[in-house]
Amino acid sequence: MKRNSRLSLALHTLSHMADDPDRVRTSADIADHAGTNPVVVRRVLGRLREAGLLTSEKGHSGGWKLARKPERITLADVYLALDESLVATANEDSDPVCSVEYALHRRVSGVLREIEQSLVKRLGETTISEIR
Amino acid sequence: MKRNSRLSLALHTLSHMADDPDRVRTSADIADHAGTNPVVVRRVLGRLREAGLLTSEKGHSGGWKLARKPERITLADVYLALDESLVATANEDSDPVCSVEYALHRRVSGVLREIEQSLVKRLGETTISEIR
DNA sequence: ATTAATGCAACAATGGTTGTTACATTAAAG
DNA sequence: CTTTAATGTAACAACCATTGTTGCATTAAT
Repeated sequence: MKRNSRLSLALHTLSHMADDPDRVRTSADIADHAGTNPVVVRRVLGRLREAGLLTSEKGHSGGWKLARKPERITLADVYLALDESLVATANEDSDPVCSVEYALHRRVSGVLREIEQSLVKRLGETTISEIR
Repeated sequence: MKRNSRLSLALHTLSHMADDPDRVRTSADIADHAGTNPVVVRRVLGRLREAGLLTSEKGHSGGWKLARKPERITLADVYLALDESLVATANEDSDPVCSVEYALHRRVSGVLREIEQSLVKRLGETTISEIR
């Protein structure tokens, strides 16, 4: 696996789950299919659970399952759950050299945030059951 | 500087240049304003030059300048010049475990490519002179 | 000839991500 | 009640991309 693997892994897994929503899957199963490690899977799916997209059960015969119908989980849900922020840069805590420079900074950041928002909007138009 | 600094630095610089398109700026000047290093600036701006967005002159009184009017440089031009690929993952050269898995891989990749395209389309709707 | 710029290579430092091991906890199964 | 099989989590190593930095060749104006 390479870059952006969190989003890729998440979509991969969810899309797979959408094919048979009631089946419970272990992180080991999922890791096998995705070609990675169970701990990595739990790490990523843990975030999706925090966001209410998945449920997990501990103990014998435990595992992972969709928390709602696949038609009601959008790519935006996934993206936001992972807290990716692909476009917008984090806070730039560089010292504001001069006020003009600071204003320019703010303008650029504003544009990037705007772009990020339009990305999320686009992601909201597709559900995991529509991955074709 | 942190993550995504290439795109951020590029937009910052171009937006600044758009305010006075005929002025020639040195990488040292730009680096000062952006709070980074001249070599880093040359690295990033070099890509923009390759894409035909900027020109540079060597030697005494050389420097950087916009290659065309700021109204004719879109954020998509910048994004593509930097070869960012924020959304779409690079090729996943993992061994196709089984054919079903391979097909799923392709579907996910396809969706991500689609999202990436819509991002570029959105970026194409704003020019560097419109950074507000 | 001097000065001041880009171009580029090489390398260190940093930081984020992934992979891995280990172990505590939990719950079903026998 | 013991065993088995799962998640949850911490800790750490390995990897890799990015950034910062130094040094120097090249180029062009003065």
